Amino acid sequence: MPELPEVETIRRGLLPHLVGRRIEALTVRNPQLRWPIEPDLAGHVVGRRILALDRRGKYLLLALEGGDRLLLHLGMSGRLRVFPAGAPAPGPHDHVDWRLEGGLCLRLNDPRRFGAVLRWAAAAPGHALIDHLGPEPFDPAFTGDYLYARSRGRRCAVKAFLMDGETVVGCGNIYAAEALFRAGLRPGRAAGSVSRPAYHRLVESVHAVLSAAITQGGTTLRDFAGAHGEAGYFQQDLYVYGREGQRCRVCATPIRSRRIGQRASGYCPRCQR
DNA sequence: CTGTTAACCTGAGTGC
DNA sequence: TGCACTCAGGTTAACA
Repeated sequence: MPELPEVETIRRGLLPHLVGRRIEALTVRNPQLRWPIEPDLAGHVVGRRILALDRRGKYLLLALEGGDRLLLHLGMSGRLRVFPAGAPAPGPHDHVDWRLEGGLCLRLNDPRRFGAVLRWAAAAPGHALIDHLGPEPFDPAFTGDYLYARSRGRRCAVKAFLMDGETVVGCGNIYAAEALFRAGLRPGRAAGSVSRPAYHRLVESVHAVLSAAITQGGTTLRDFAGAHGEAGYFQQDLYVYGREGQRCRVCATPIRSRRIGQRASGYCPRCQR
């Protein structure tokens, strides 16, 4: 479900409701996510105030009083919503509730349970899931020169290279495909064969696609929703993702798709080389 | 080191 | 209706 624009949409929606509020109770109905939720998570978070809500890649980071952080990931199907006092009764896949001051309820729903709720202890210098991540796409370090240098000698597909979190964070299957379209690059091209100018175009395309998607509140294909349940609208702006067989919106050539690393990868055979 | 594949899990959609 | 099958926004672990 969520790539960087969706996670950022959720972060912005949650921000005014969470920051500064104390966690009064934690209910874990099913701890079996990607990794099990630690048995005594409540003992570590209840009574603590939420000091900040940040994002690193597709992870949300809740900074708590006392220095611990909660690391939340939504996997493929996770949703986070905040309800005012009197939240609806929990339904299927409502695995975790945080009850906050004022009766607010932050609820994690995740049918496929690929998501995660992990504690990053104050004393730990880093976290294994965060430490090796590449730059944020809007970090000044994410440049065409960086991609060019990093890709030399690499034979993997440029799309897989772009989706690798150690290259850059936040580009999942939708936005990698869309950025490659805008840069005129075929997803199956060997990363090491892409020129420096093309990587400069790709960085600009990643910026353009991600910022447009954030502005639109993300992409709602089936079930993505923001912190209050609202849909995103970027799906109207997709050029290749999920458009196999339809005509290219630039040149009218039928969009094709092939599988790259287990993922469907749409492209225009005329616009992308 | 690089690259590919299977695995985690549920639900929706399709075709017979 | 029912069954079998494929596919889905992510990421890691286990391989060659």
